[in-house]
Parts: sequence; structure tokens; C-alpha cells
Amino acid sequence: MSVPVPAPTMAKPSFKQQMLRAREDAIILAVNRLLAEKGFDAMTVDEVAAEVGIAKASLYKHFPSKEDLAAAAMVHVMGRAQTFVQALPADAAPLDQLKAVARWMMETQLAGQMPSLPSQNSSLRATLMNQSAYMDGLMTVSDQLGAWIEAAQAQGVLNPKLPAIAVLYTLYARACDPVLEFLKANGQYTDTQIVELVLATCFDGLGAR
Amino acid sequence: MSVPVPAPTMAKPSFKQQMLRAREDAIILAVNRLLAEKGFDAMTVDEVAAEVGIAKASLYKHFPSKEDLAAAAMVHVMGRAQTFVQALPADAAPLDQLKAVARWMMETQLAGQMPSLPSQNSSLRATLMNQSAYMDGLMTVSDQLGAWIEAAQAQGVLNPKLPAIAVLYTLYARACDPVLEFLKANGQYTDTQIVELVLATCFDGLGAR
DNA sequence: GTCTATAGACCGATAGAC
DNA sequence: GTCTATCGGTCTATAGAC
Repeated sequence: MSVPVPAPTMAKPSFKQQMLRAREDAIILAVNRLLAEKGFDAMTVDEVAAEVGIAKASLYKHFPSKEDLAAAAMVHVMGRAQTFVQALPADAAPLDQLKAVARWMMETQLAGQMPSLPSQNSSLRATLMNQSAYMDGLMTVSDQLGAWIEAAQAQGVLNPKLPAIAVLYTLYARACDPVLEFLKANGQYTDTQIVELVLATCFDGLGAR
Repeated sequence: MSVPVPAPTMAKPSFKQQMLRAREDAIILAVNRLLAEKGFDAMTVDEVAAEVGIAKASLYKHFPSKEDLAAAAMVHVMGRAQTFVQALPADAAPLDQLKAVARWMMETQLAGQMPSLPSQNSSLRATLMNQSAYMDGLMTVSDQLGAWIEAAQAQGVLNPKLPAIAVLYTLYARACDPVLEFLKANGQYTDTQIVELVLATCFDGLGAR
């Protein structure tokens, strides 16, 4: 005689698993914030634990090293970036799509939610490059941006003389543009004004039109 | 009976003083290089001593702390910047002066001679702000750049809608623009091409003209 | 009663200071 | 060349859920 048995592979997440997942999210959020605020080197693992409100040892149950903590935060923002890019209206002009992405990066940075890592740190680089979720997201986003860049250049609204790769890097660099923080510290502009100001200098340049 | 005595205040530097001065220059050069290569946090004092070829204790005879080492390097580049700005032909167009300064900053960065400090580090900030040589140089350069910015805007060759402070910050940001290192790592452009590329995007923008 | 997660002490290495 | 502080990472005793 057979009795119904829940299929193990389809079991809905247990309460415990949900808790673990929720805590992992909290950890990533805290790391994201601290990474944006003080950078990788200045961020200590003890700080992260304190911010989340758990013991340091518990952190290491989730992430095997500080590098993996940072990598998880990068995966998280990359996911958000991918979501943002995919949610853009497909029928908008390519140039507007690029501006929207640049705007999103700057807003994220001003909101203190853009983790920024030292690009020289090699162990960190290695950890990140092993995160396929990050690399996949980066490739997907870059491909989409690349397509928009070429389309905008074909339309003649983006300078066709600029190599697409240079345009791409210039857009990515908005995620860590120090001008934003300088203008914010200066105090006489709102976040919105700062974003529009830097967006204008990025696409229209400093020179008169 | 009186004998000739060298006046202490006018005495030419003794040999020992010259040696000290020379070594101090060597230290600053090494710090400058290491600071440009790996940043403040990753640079260790032992490395500096090893690079100069002196004992760590000797370093502390010259500079009381790691922060002061970094500050000395910043004073040094600020002096070089001041020299460069003052050596520009006084009769050139203001816009060209600004471009020349931006170009110099980018060339200096690409040459690995632009020390770059974490702007969040408060003890470092405090040490730097106490260095009047640095603050004076920064003020002098900023005043000169500000004058050129306003002149260029009055001539209508620089976008008059942009606040001068935003233009100034945008120029300063070229000293640590990550696009340079990205393009360099990319490998398909010479340093000169990279500088001209980024200079063009900075002044002309990404959009078509 | 068993099992797991936690808190917090602890260790080793490294780097700044003198 | 030594001292000390800090930080990444580990270990163990305990509390609490089931």
C-alpha cells in the first residue's frame, strides 16, 4: 500500500530555510551599504556582523571569506542593474536608454548603494570573476549597452568617431564618479540637480554647443 | 681680535643637509610611485623603506607617520601642478589652458605618477588640510582654473549654463578617471590616443556634435 | 535528548609606531 | 628589531528549538 509522500526535490522551503535566506539578504544589504560608504579595505567583518546584528561566526556560515561577502554584494547590484535594464521600455530611443542607465548608476551611487571595490586587489578580482552570476550579468548588460551604443551611433546622435568600448567604459565610470560626491559635499545642489548636471556634462561635454 | 665667522642664517646648506634633502626627495618619489600604483591602504611603510633602500626607522626620522608620507607626496604633485599651470603661455585661449591642464593630469596618471588617496579617510584628510603648502597650491591652482573657466564661458566656448564649480570638479576628476586604466588594460590604444579620446569625451561629450 | 546556531573568546599574521 | 593594535578567520561552550 502506498501513501502520498512529498517529493523531496519539490519541497517548499522550510521555515528555517526562509530564515536563512532572509538573513542572507540582510547581510548583503549591510555589506552593500558599508562597501559604498567606506570601501573594501576599510570595511571590517566585525562591522558587518554588528550591522546585521549577528555573530561573526554566523557570517562565515553563509560566506567563506570577506572577498565572498564583497562578491555577493557585487552580484546583488549587478542583478539590480540587469533588472533595471530589462525593465526599460523596448521602444525608446537608444540614446535615451543609455542616459537612463547612466542616471540609474549615479542615483544608486548618491543613495549610498553602489559598492565600489579597489580594482587593483587581485584576490578580490579572482573571487569576482569566479562568480558566474556576476560575470553573466556583466556580459548581458554590456551586450545590451553595446547594442544601444551602436544603434545611437548609426542614428548619428552619438559621436560615431568614439570607439564603442570607450563609450561603454565612460558610462560604467559614472558608477564611481567622484564629481558626484564633491558636488554633494559642496552642498548647494540637490541630488537630482547633481545627477542632471553630471549627465549633461557626460553627454554634451563641457564645451558650448 | 676677530675672525671671519659664517653667518648662521645665510650659511649654505651643509653636506649633511644636502644628503638629508636628497634622501627626502627619494622618499617622496617612491611614495608617489607606490601611492599611484596601489593606493594608500595597500601601500606599506616597509615597502617604501625597501623601495628607497633605507631602514624603516630612518623613514620615521623624516616623516612622523604614514599619513605624513602620503601628504608629502600630495604636496609634491601639487607643486608640480602649480609649476605646470604657471608655465603655460599667458596669452593662450582660456579653453586651451583648461584642456592643457586636463591633459597633464591624465598623462600624469597614465605615467603612474598621480598619487590617489581615499577621500573618505578622515585622518588622512586632516593631515592634508594641515599642510599649508598643499592647501595654498590647491587654492592657487583652483583660482587660476576658475578664472579660465569664467573667461571661457564669457567667450561662449564653454557651456555657460554649467556652474564653474562643477566644471572645476570635472577637470580635477580627470586625475583619477578609471576610464584611462580600463582603456589601457584593453590594450588597443596608445597612451596618447587614450588621453585624446578621454579629453574629447570630456569637452565634447558622448553625443554627436 | 539531540542537534544546530550563536556569542564571544581566541589565534596568527601583519603593519604601524618608536 | 621590538611592541602593540587590529583584523581576518576559527573554536568551543551554551542556549534554545524540535
